[in-house]
Amino acid sequence: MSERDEGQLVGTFPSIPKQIRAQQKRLALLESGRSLFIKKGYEQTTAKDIASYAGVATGTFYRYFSDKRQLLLALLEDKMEKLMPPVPNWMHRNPEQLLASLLENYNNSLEAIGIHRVLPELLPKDPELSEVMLEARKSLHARIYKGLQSAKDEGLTWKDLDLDIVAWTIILMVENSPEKAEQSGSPLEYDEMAKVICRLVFPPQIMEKLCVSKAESKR
Amino acid sequence: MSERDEGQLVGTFPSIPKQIRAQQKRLALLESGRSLFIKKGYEQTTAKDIASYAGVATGTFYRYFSDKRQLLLALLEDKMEKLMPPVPNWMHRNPEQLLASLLENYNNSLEAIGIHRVLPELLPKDPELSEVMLEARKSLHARIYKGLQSAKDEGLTWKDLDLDIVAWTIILMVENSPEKAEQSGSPLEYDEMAKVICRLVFPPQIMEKLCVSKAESKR
Amino acid sequence: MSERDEGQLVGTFPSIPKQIRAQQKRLALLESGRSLFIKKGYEQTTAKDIASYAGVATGTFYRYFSDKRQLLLALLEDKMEKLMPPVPNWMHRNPEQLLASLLENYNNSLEAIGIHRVLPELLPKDPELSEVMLEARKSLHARIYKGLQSAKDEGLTWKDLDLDIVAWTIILMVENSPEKAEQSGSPLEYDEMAKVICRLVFPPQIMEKLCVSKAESKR
Amino acid sequence: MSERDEGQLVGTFPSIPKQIRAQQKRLALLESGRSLFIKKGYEQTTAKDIASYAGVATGTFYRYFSDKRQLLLALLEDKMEKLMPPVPNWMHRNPEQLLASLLENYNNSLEAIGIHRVLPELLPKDPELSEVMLEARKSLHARIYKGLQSAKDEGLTWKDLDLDIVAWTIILMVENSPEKAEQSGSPLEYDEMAKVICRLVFPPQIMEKLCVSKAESKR
DNA sequence: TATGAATGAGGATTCATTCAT
DNA sequence: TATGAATGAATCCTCATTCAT
Repeated sequence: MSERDEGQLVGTFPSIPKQIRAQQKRLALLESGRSLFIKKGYEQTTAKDIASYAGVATGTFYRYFSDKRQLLLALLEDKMEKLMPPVPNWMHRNPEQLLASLLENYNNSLEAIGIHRVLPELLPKDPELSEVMLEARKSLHARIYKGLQSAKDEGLTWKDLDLDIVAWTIILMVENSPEKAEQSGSPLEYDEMAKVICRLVFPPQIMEKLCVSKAESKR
Repeated sequence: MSERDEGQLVGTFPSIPKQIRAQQKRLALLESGRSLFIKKGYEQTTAKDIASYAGVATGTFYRYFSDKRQLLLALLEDKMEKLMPPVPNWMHRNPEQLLASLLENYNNSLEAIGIHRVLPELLPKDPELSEVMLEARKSLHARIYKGLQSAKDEGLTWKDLDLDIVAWTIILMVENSPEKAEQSGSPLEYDEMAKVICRLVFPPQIMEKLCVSKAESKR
Repeated sequence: MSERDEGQLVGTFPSIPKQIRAQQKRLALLESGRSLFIKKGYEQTTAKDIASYAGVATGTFYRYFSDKRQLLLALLEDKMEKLMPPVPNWMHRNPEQLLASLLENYNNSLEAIGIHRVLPELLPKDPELSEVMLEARKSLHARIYKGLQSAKDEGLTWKDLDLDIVAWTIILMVENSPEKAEQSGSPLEYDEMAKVICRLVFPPQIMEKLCVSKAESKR
Repeated sequence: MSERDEGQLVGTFPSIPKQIRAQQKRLALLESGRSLFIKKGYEQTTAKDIASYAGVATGTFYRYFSDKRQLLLALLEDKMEKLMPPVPNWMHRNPEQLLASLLENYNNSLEAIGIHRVLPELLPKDPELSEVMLEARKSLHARIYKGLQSAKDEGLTWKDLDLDIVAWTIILMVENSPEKAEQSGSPLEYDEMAKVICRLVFPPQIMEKLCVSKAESKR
């Protein structure tokens, strides 16, 4: 143990500041947990697995997290906020393009995190976690709902638009698109999805206008 | 339980024949497994749990199933076929009504089974199961696709209808509707969902025609 | 069940007398136990195995035997007596021939029984059984000892013959000869073994005399 | 236990280094297994038993051994080599003395190990183990055979000596002597056994010569 | 603070034995 | 008397968590 530092004389940093090293270890564990959860599922991943994949000892795991579950919650918290897309402004520009990029962005972040895959395994038995996720989803729903609401107020949408169901449909498509991509093998057709969503929201003639005007404004 | 015996009046059999009793026990275990899987998740449910919830001893479980996983597979096989809805014939009658009833039926069966909730927990670690489910989903997709295809061929749909994505969206809505109902607390709005789907598929003027003609034909 | 007897009219034996059938069942179980014990070892053999190999139901086993162990004891008792060879009379005839045939006989009975193979597994944990076996062995030892004793009294043996050790050596050879045969692959060389034993007991000149006189008496 | 530390005076290490402690634990488990196997038989001994008799928790057992069987194999490997006696050189000195001491040595090691008692229980169901033991026995046989062969080549033995059977008889005597001692209650008469064996191998006049010359050479 | 050996509760599974039919 | 399904205690083994170093 001591030899490791022998070469360090004057002028070298005696060590990376403790807090930072600890932080790195914590991150390593988080990342290790994330990737093992995704690879093997939550239950199949043991604390020991996570520790050794992160290159630390079992006991060290418990210095940073009280528990496997807590690591998962930390992962969620860490990443959740990044998953909140902005309220779309449907008048802003060509809505299909807008949606396509929103979809792509959201999907990328989601994929970057990936923990959504283990959630179904846990929700039934962990009401707190369930609550957390439900909140997140509600908040996402609210965001989309709000965007749709203003579009509807502007008279842009189908008159009888059921905001709730459409918002929910959009969320479904977004959340499940990674899986779809996997199964179909083809890269995601974000614009196809966007087209579908637009059709749900805007009558054809409005779509045309929106596109035209946006196209014009681009000039 | 008691209704089951209603038909038995005078001269009832002193005992239910062995095979039937065994079959009942098997079914009790299946049902017990199903309900515990849904309630507590697959991993959290032990063979002992399933047995005692079914009112039998641990060892009895192993007379009927080689293990927990096999019980799950039996559940799937037992029920899978019931989940295949007929290819919808869009010209048959008012498509919204058609869809609403299809949705309701499918949803009822799905709910009656309920195992779809434990699948996400298992798929990552059980490739065989994964395969089974993927096949089921593909077959469902194909069925819907086919229905849409004929509608498109008839010129009933949007000209640029992306059959694949729309079929997939419909599946998503169907599969997730139970969850939605739970979260919103309100009973499922099948007709709202049907309306949304119809909007994805049929241009408004066609919808009108379809509805009118069907309404007329009803007279 | 009932059809089985339908063909029986007047004059046929209504059934084999009950006691005899029961006895047959008992024997079937004994034989089944014996052969499974030999094949798979005592611990590895379950009561159920024994019953089904004997073609009866599990419960039936317990009508005839209180227990796996008791079946084994029954096997031992049943067969033990058959294992007691007569006290050899060394003056009777050519001792090598005498021994060779004794060895062969004993070995054949032992092999026919075969349970000696499971005993080592049980002796440590079953003092009663241990006792039984020890007695049997002592009795065998006594028998051989007695034969040697009279030979020694007649002045036929080495003067300093250690009866105990020689008797014991003989038992060892007898008991282990089946295994030896198995391993060497060759059929047992009973006469070689007999020759060795004779050398242990008789000085060469006596051997010669014995053989000569026996050979003469044969004329 | 305490003698082991005798050399440590002032400044003893506050703790035995990890590897050594682990090794000790492993040895404790081995010893515990050995003694329980002997006392209760292999099947009757559970991993839990072994662990608690060794003063550790159940789980610890599984850190050091993958299961009971592996512990047994380790015992065998650990000790097997110690059981290989040197090829006896019959001309070296008084053969009776030579044999007696060989017997005593071998017997002591065998006794110190003691696992030979559980083997019969396992051999039928564990072909690999069976193989290992068969090899060991063959090697022992070969060793004795070789010694006898050279003696025969020197013309020291009976002309018609059947090397195979005699070697086998010697092995039997050696392997079973502990049991004999137990049953007779008396300490082992190694010299009596040695005398018996010598009688199997050497004609009386040769024995005399050998003894005389050795006695002389001692002067 | 880091380590990883040790712990032991708890899940999966088997099987001797009972008992309703 | 025969059956074989049912029982549940007892085994094997894993893994979350602790703790001495």
